[in-house]
Amino acid sequence: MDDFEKVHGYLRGRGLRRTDARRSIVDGALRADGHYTADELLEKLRASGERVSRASVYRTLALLVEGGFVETREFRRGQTMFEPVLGRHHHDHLICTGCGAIVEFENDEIERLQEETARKHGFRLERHSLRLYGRCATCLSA
Amino acid sequence: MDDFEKVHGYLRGRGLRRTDARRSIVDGALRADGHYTADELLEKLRASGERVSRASVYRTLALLVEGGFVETREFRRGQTMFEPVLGRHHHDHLICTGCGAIVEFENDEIERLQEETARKHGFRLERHSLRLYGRCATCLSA
DNA sequence: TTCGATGCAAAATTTTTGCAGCTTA
DNA sequence: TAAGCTGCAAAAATTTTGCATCGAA
Repeated sequence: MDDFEKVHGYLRGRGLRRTDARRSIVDGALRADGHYTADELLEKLRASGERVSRASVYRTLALLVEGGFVETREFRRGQTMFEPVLGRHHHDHLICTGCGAIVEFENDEIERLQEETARKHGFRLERHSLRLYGRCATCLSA
Repeated sequence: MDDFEKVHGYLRGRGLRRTDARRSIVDGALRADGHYTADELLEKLRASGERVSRASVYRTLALLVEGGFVETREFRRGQTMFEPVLGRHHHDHLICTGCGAIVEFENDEIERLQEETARKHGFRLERHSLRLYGRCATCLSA
């Protein structure tokens, strides 16, 4: 079962319907590599000939986030970015404050310490958001 | 020199003026314990008789963030929260997805690994944002 | 046939900005 | 007096919602 089947299975299980708009938005949202805003996704879909509304893009992205297929990131204030995570490795982000470049990284030790910290405070950890801001090598040498 | 002197010194150094509105906003912004939105700060100031505009609250908070006296947090989408950090220990946050409780924590080992990670990718780390989301003990037992 | 879904436009939120008048240095 | 500041209201920018219509099951 591929990712798309999995998502549509999830939606069906919740009594939601398989429509053209939904299908193309899910497709675009999962297929995109990297991060995108709701508006960027809308533009991309329209550019490839899909006829969907902005409202449906927001509504469908919300469903995908709820289902855990897509995650939101707030790299910059007031602009939610989305990123597909289904079948991909969990990772966090380094953001360059100079050029805006975004680098993904994984660090199991940090993950472990987060778990430990949550437990120590009586929390059952569900998810986390870790962003490191700084200057990238290119900006530093410029 | 107390915190307020420090901030006003910083502002003076940048050729900015000491006005009534600025003084009361700086005061409210630094004195608040915990996190607040721009609007909450505005309400608090007005409740205590200060006559300031929403625009000035936003403008002054931006100055304080630039100066490193206040930091922004995005616990929930689309709502920037501010927190004074002058003279306080750096810390990160655990957020309960049930009741919204916010718990502060410090973990030097995580800090160290963040530095190391940034360096490994050629970044000079400037700041970071770490939020752990989960269920707190109270919500778990309810 | 019944609900859920869609598109559109209006509304809601949060933050920023233009501007005329006021204040500080 | 010059350069900042302020408040207000309008503008921006992003996301949500009401509603009539459409379409999937």
